Amino acid sequence: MAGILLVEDDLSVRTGLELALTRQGHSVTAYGTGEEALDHVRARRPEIVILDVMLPGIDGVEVCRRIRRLDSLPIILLTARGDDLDMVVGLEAGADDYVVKPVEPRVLDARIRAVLRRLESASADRISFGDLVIDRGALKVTLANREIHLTPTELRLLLELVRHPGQVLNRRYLLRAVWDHNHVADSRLVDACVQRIRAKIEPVPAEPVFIHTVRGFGYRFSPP
Amino acid sequence: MAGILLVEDDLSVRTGLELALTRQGHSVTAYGTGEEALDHVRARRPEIVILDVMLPGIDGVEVCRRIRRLDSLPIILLTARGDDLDMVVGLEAGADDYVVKPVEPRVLDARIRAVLRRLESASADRISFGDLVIDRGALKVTLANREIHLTPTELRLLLELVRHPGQVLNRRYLLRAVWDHNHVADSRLVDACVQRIRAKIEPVPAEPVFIHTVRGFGYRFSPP
DNA sequence: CTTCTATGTCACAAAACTGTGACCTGGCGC
DNA sequence: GCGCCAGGTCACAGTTTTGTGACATAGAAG
Repeated sequence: MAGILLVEDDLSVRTGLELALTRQGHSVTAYGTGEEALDHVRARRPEIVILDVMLPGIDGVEVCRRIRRLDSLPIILLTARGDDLDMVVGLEAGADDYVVKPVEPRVLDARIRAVLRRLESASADRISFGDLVIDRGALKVTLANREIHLTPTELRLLLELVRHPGQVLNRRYLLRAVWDHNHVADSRLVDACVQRIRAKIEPVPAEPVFIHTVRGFGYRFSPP
Repeated sequence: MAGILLVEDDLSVRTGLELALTRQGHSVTAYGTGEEALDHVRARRPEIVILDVMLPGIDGVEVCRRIRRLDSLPIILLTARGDDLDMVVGLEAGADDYVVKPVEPRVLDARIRAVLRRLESASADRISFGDLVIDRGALKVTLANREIHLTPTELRLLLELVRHPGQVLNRRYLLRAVWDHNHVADSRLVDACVQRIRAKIEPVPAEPVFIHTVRGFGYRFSPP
């Protein structure tokens, strides 16, 4: 685990949490002020930031806003007050979660893991539909663990279809989205491209499992 | 806004929240049992699910797990108890947030918006570095709103560099990651590709703003 | 069954992409 | 300042990709 940045001005709370989180297997760096925290974020990139709202100098909510401007790091706000308004302001500032002190280390740990898990699954670079895995980070597609080579246009078309699972997309839309063609040219372009994709990813191209033809309307991607 | 699925067995709480959320501009569908909720998730795809933990029949946490198995919809758990253990279990089950009843509608609304905003920004298909925007959904790159055409190899290399911002990546690593070349062939391949990318995205290719050369080591992508 | 139309299939030429090797340049140690 | 070497630049040919038009086929309507 890369590193938690803990920002809390109360020394006893800080060392207490630092110790507890370290015990839970996290690697923790702790600071007492917002300025130090911002420097740390700029220099290294912590995996997650736990930020007290009440800080000397720049307050936690403001630090949160500034971090947001730098990066989309997950941020958990920590507050002594149970004030609802506070919470609304904090979440509006871009915090990912909001925990009220005193907090049980076990609970904080659960929330940290929840935020990280959530982010990980949301920003996952790969989408899979049964045997078909589309790795958007590496721009690679695999079918049953065998790598499939798709050309750029084919990949773009597949991604466009996959982006709207279950939806029927018509040819004109696809021409605009994938080819930037505005003219409503009646051509076999989309069909030919779909055919090429099917030839590569469909076990039996004549009975497509992924890309379905909807006669008179267009194509629909739906997982098997 | 597409639709909130509210699951709560207590009729008065349910209608109260339904009314309040509707007033806040959401479109709400409400059910009293987990079974109905699961059916609803399967049939329509709500944008977010708000789920009471105490439900007759299948309890909320279990419903949460089952929804997770179907889809990665955002889920907010709602509980009458303030029990910490409950919360840990809920978050482990894959909930995105956890709110204790009685809850102020304004607060619930804030959390709903926070969860949605978070997910939206996390799954955002575009990363931007100053003027440079990489849209990974459409596989397009724009510089100051002008579209830049990158070839597949160039895009792959750029994505690989961008994936490790601030890190120096050496040629061997890049050859393996982008070209699948295992042989440590000393070639101008990476250099040539970097040059082509620079020619397209750097205002002054001789003084790169995005892709920096680190003599003797490799290349580093760092936002301006 | 017949006809009509939307879609599937295919081959091919034009266009784009890619890797390579040759040569140039500029930073660095001496 | 000199020489060395990592990296920059470039042109080109081999390869891949792409759009097109012609033709085949299958589903729907009558």
